[in-house]
Amino acid sequence: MSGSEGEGTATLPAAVESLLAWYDSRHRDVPWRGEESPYRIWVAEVMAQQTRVETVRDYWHAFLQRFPDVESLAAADRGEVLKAWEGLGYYARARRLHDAAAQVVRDHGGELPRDPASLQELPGIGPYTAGAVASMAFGRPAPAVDGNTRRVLSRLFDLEDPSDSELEEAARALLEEAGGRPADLNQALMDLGGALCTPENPDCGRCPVAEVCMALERGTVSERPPPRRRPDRPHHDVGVGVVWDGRGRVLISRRPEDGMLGGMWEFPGGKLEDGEAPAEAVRRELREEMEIEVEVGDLVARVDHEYSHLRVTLHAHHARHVSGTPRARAATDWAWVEPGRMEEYAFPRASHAVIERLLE
DNA sequence: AACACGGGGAC
DNA sequence: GTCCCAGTGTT
Repeated sequence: MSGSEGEGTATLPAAVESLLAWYDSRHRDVPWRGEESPYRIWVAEVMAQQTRVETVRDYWHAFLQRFPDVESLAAADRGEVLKAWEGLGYYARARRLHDAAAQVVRDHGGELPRDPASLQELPGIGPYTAGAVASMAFGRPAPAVDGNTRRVLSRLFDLEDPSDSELEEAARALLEEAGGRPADLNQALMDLGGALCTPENPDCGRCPVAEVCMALERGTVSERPPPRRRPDRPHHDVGVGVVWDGRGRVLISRRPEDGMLGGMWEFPGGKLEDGEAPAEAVRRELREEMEIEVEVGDLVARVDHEYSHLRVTLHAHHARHVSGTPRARAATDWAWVEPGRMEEYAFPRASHAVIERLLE
């Protein structure tokens, strides 16, 4: 923490008290508030990584309907799990959750570990999720510093560019004053960041800790935390084939487990080379990646899609299968599928625009 | 410390 | 258009 620590420390009990009182007075909250099942809390927190709570809500209910306990998740096929995650993004989370469930069943008798350090050994559980689960499911006074809490603490203590350990230390200082309510304090900090202590135009007038906020006192609220610059996103043109087998079925392929959209299904294809037309790329890629010859036809759809670190324009073309049995080279699997049955497979968002056009 | 990793909502 | 969200894992 910064220089005037004495002042901040002296006001900690008051800050925690008004924070908890403010939290108690609120009605809106996360769907899994009051949830007692560690498994259900765990699933919610993994889904909520880099994802808005409102987006998580429906996925969470549906996922738990499909996989009601850690045993059913551990026993599921990877494809089923990805299907339940379809559209949520960051699909590595689903794979790690699935792997971690198997680990919990195998190594922990089906019970989640109760301490943050052990939780963090499970795939997909980092410092934040470990603290969130430990506090919410097991009542441990563990810090859970997410993006909201990071902003709140940066302002409350006027921290210029705090490291992870500085933030954790600040959170621990507050937790020490929270008595038996570590989970409520963690949630209060996150809720405050989401509701009032927002990145732009924070509503300090209604903030329960405005009187002890050091950034507000010093006029540095708008500078805390410092904005992080995003690198420019490169743009790629990608040609993909909607390859028909002559019997009303289309070829789809499954991406490698690791990396972008890992384990998801897609229409086979690849990036355009310099000066190459989309149709040409489709023919070349299907020859290189699937070892089949196709005759490329009309455009099905052109889809612009933005990812966090790149932008893609998908050129999807009809194609007729001419010869060769598909062989998965870059892919891990492939299948001929009737368009009406594609909903059984998990596709990334960009592919759905193509599928919809196909179903028209 | 920097980067890869989805998708969407708010402005 | 930009920002960033109840972050994690890899290099």
